[in-house]
Amino acid sequence: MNDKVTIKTIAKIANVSHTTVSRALNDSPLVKEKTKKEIHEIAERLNYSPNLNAKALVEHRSFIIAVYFTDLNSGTSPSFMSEMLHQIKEMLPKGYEIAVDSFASLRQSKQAINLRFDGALVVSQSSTDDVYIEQLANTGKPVVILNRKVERTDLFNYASDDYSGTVTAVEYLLRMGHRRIGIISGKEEFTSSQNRLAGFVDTLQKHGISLNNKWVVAGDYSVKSGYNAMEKILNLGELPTCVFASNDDMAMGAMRACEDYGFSVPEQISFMGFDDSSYSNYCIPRLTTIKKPMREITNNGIKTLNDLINNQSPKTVQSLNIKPSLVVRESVKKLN
Amino acid sequence: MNDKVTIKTIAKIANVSHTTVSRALNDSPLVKEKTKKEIHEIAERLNYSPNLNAKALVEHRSFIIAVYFTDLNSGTSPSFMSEMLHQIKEMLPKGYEIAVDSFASLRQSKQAINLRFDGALVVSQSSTDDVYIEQLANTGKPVVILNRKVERTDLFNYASDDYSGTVTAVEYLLRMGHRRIGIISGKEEFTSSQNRLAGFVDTLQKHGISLNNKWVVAGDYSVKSGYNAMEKILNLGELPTCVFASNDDMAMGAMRACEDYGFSVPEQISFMGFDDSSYSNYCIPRLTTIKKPMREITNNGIKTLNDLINNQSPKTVQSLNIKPSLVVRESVKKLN
DNA sequence: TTGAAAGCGCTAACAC
DNA sequence: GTGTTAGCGCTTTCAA
Repeated sequence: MNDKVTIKTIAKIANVSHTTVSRALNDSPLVKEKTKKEIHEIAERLNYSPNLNAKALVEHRSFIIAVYFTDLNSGTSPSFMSEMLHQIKEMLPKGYEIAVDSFASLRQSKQAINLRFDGALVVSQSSTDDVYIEQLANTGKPVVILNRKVERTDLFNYASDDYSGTVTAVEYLLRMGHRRIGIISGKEEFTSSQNRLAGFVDTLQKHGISLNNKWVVAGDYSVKSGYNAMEKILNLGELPTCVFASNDDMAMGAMRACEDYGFSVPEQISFMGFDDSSYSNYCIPRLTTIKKPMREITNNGIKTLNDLINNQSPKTVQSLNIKPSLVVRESVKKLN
Repeated sequence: MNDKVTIKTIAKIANVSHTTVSRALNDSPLVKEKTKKEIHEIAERLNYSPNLNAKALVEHRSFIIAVYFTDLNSGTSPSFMSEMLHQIKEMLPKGYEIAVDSFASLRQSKQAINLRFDGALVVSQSSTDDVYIEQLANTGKPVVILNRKVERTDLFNYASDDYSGTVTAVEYLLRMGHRRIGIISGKEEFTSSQNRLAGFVDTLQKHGISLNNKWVVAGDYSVKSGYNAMEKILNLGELPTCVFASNDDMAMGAMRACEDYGFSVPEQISFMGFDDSSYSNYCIPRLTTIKKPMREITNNGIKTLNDLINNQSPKTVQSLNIKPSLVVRESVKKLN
C-alpha cells in the first residue's frame, strides 16, 4: 500500500517545506490560510495519515490510555468491563487508543508494566494490585483507580462502599424477619468479597444474631460456584431462611440449586444478591439486590482522567466511596 | 520521575556506544557475553524501559494489535468480548498491547481508522463494517475477521454458521411436535439476526409449516427487548406453542414475561435460545439452545493472527463457517 | 509567513 | 566485537 505518504511527500507536491506542512496540518495560526487549505487538500487526496509513532516520539506522549484490570479472566464481570470500555471510548478525546491489559497476565508472564501510555485507568479488585499501581503512579502520569479503595490518599480513587452496602442488605433482611441467614462469599483475594463478608458478619453480630459457620460458604463470583455453594448448604440438614450471595451471578446459581433440590424461592429460602446485574430483574424470581454504583464510578473515573490528561485540575473530587442502594424485588420473603 | 533513562544513559555508564547497548538489550550475538551481562545489569539497576515509540518508529511496527468491534455498546455480548480479550492477551507475543475500538465510534466521530497497529482482529456483526474492513485490509497488514462471514475470500475469516444452527433448532422443535412456532429476532442490522431469521423462515417453509407473521417480533438481543417482544406475543390472543429467541438473553426476558403473565414454561409455551450463554444452564427453566462455537472462532482467529504477525503462513485454514450444535435442556416440551 | 536544522530514542548499515 | 553515522517521521527552535 501507499503507506509512505509523509509530510515530506505533501511538502514536495505543495512546494513548501515539510515544516509548513506540519504546521498546516496541526492548524497552526502561523500558516497562511491559502497554503493551509492547499495542504489539507493534498493530504486528503493522498489519504495521508500521520505516523503516530513519530509524533509520539517527539511529543513525549503516546496517545494511548491504558486500562488495567486485575484479571481479564475472572472476577471482573464482563458487563462491567464492556460498559467501562464503551464509556471510555465515548468520553476520551479523539485519536486516543484504549489499551486493555491485566495485572494477572503481567504477573504470569513476569513482564514489567508497559510505560507507553498517557494516562491509566485501573479497575482494581485486589490489594495484590498495589505493586502495579505503585509502578503506574511512579511514572508521574495521570492514574485513576476504580472499584476498590486503595490505601494511598494521593491517588484519584472511586469505589463502591461494599461494606456499607452489605450492612444495608443485612439490615433489610433482619427487618424482613430473617434470623437464620447464610452467605455465599466471593473470590477470597478480592477486596469486594472481603468487605461484603465483613459487613455481613459485623451486622449480624451488631444485632446480636448468631452466625452459623456452616452457612458461610465460599464461592468465586461465578454462577456455577453459587450453585455448588448452595448445594453444600442444602445438604446440611439445618437450613437458613435466607442466603446472602456476594453477587447476583452466584445468587442465580444458588436459586437454581434450590429449584433442583425442590426448595422454593422465596417461600422456603430467600435470596439477596449484590451488584444489580442486568439479569437480576429478569430471573425467576426477580432478585432483590444491592445496586453497585457502577455508573458513578466509571463516570467519575473517566472524567477525572480526561481532565488530568488535558492538564486541567479535575473538577471531580479526589476520592469517593459511594454507598450502594437497596433494590427490593421478589426474592426475599417477609417472615412474620 | 527518572523517565530519562535511555540507551545512551546506559552507554555512558557502561563505557560503550549506545549501539552496543541496543544490541546487548536485544540479545544480539554480536556482543560479548561479558559486556552483555554488564549492560543488562545496569539497565535493570536503572529500571530502564525502552521507548516503544522510538522503537516502533524505526522498526516500522507498533507492537499494537487492534481489536475492532462493531459496537462496544450493544450487540456484542459482554461475555464474548471479555473472553475474546482474555484469550488474545494469553496467546499474543509478550510486549504487545491490545487496542480496543469500535466501528460505531469511528462512524460517530467521523474519524479515520487508526493505522498504528501490526495486526487487526475484527469481531464483525454487520455488513456495515465492510467499509472499515476494506480500509484495514488495504493497509496490507494482517487482518482476521471473526464472527461473521464476509464476502471477500482473500481474508482470514472465522464465523459461526448461524443459518445452519437455526435449521438445527427448528428441526428439533418440529421433532418435538411443535407446529405453531414464533420467533423473536435480533438487531436488524446484524448479520446474525438476518441469518437466524432466514434459517427459521426457510426451515418452516421447507417442512410445509405456515408461519404466522404476528409471531415474528423484533428484538435487539437485549434481555429487555426479549421481554417486550414476548409481551406483544402474549397479548395476541392466539398463542404459539413455542418461541425461538434469536439469542439466550432475549429468551430469558421472554420467559420472564411468561411468568409475569401467568404462562408456564415449557408446559404452555416452549422456548429455544441461541448462543449457549453462561446463564442458560442456570435460568429457570434451563434453556434449550444452540451453542455458538465461540471457542473455535476465537482460537482460530487468534492463532492465525499470531502466525501472520510473525510472518509465518498460518497453520490454520483461510476461512471457516462453523456449524453450531444443539444443547437440549428443559425449556422445550415434547408435544404428542 | 516560511524554511533550515536539530533532535526525540532507537536500529542498522558500514566501517574498523 | 564494537563504534560511527545515518535516518525513521515528526515537531520545534531559530533565523530570515
